[in-house]
Amino acid sequence: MQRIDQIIKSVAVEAVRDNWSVNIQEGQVQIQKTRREFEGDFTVVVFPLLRHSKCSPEETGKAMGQYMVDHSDMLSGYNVIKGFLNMVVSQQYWKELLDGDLRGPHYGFTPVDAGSPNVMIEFSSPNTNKPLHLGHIRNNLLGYSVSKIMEASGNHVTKVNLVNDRGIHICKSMLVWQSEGNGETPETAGMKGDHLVGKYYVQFDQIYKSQIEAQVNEGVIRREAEAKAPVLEKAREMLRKWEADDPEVRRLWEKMNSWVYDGFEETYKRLGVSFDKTYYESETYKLGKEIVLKGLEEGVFYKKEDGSVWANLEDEGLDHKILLRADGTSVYMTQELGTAHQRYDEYGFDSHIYVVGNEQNYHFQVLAIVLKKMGYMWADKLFHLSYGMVELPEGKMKSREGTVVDADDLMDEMESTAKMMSEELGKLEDHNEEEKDIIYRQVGMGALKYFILKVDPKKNMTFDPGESVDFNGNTGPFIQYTYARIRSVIRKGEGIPKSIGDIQMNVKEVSLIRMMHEYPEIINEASRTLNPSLVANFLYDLAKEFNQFYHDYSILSADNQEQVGLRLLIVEAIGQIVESGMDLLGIEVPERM
RNA sequence: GGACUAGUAGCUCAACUGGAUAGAGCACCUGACUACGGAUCAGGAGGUUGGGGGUUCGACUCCUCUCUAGUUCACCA
Repeated sequence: MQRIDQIIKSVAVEAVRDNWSVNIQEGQVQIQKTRREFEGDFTVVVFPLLRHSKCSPEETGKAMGQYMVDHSDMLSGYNVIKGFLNMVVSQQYWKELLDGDLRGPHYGFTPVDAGSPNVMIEFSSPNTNKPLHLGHIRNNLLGYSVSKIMEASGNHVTKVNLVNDRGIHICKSMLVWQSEGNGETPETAGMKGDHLVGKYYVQFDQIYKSQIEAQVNEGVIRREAEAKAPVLEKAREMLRKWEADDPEVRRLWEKMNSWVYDGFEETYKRLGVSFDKTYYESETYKLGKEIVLKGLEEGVFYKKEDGSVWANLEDEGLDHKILLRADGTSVYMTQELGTAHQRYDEYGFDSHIYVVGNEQNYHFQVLAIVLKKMGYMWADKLFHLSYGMVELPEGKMKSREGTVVDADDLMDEMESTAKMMSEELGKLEDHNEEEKDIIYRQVGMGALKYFILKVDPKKNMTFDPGESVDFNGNTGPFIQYTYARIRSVIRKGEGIPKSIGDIQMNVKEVSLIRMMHEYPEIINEASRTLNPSLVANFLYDLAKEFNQFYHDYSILSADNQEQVGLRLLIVEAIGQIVESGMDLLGIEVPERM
């Protein structure tokens, strides 16, 4: 069914042509939703058309409005206020939409087929030396939701994770475990593996700091003490052994990493995210070298006296960037060049999205420029979905100072809050414990996910663990509650014939259908701008509108059977959209709560 | 110092990318249940959109200057 805003645009073009003999493009017709306080569904802004009509805004609007109503069955009325032409869409159009597209299983989705664009999206990308925290949660939820949304808008999506499993950070944990751990394992400690490894990482930092202090007290300059702390030397030594494939170090490394992976797996599962493929940096970090050396050969990069390789980015207004260290080892950028190249070879993606925090904006800017300098035109297909930090009311999260919000703890807290709320209301008494736990989990996670995703990704957000995660108002549970209510009505209305009938719909009913009509555009816009918050806020508005309707009108005991049937159709359609929209955010909706 | 991003109600966030009187939630007052689920609904109060200039029919949105905060500026990933 053709979208009504499209119909209005094309009729408006005809109106301008037939009234003033001027041909304009549909893109020149400005159309928007009519504000609540005025009558109508869509508003044509007439100001830009005045130079064609050469008369007042009111006259122009009236001439167009009359023409449009006369020339389209889908438009039933108009009014003009201060240069805004408000068009009323016919009830017939809304009813056909309700009885047609809105009843389909995937309203608003664009099917994916062999010709669909190939999108690769990288997110999560954890280090293996410590557990995930709140910042990672934002990353994971964003990445997962964006991949769902892009899929819904007709892209073939591949989700990938890049695990940073090598480097000095993991050696630090390994070192302390070796000396202090007494063979402790996740089983003997009764801890998740990532937490256990994180514990030793923190211990390293404590030892490191005390060694520095001891040196400083003996009169050593702080800088020097920091660089030469014995424990850090040992960690470096371990990294060298790792690079040299020392069997003992490698075994330990594999063992401790596997603990971490088990821990991450659990956290991912709980968060409800998954990947199609996982890359490990230990397997890819050497790939970039070849590319850099090739670039050096071609004269795109240059070599300094000490042997290090650099790119000159001055013509782009940037500085010089190191690509290979003097000793020939790779840096972060080297590795990144390699993986990008490898992925393009393997998948030939039409676009590649990196979900990475905004502190790495510069890094990704440089990545694209360097690739382009080397003549890889697909550098234009790389996008950095840069998101803001999650701050706590006291300021930033700092792992060393212990002001992080641990991901697992937070999820525990959300679920127990959900449990408390629910027990107070006592609506689940006929459920067994297992069923209840599922619902607590859905609601607790729903609150957390919605809270994170409703905010525009690029903005920094503050998170108050004590207060700000609410279950009332603009929250996940509010939408879940609305869904549970809808399901309840539908269960009770089982067996009642549903049809559009030929009764007149009231403003709320029309308003609901009109909102649902926006859903496909919301999905596409969210996909285009990589912004799940559009979906989140849309669902909230829809839920709110439904609750008002629900309050003002009775569904099952409406005046007559025809009206009951119509309202059930509307309610059913809303339920489907809420369910599918929440799924795009990675949020489950419960039948009861 | 350069670059990038942001600044909207006491707090957390919107504003369809230049359109009508800048909207929600929380918190604070006031109301609404013999109900299809009150995790709801209605109302009140709360704003010089950081500040100054400019562009035009029209600016939270664009330009310019400025203030504030965050990130980053190279051999950590």
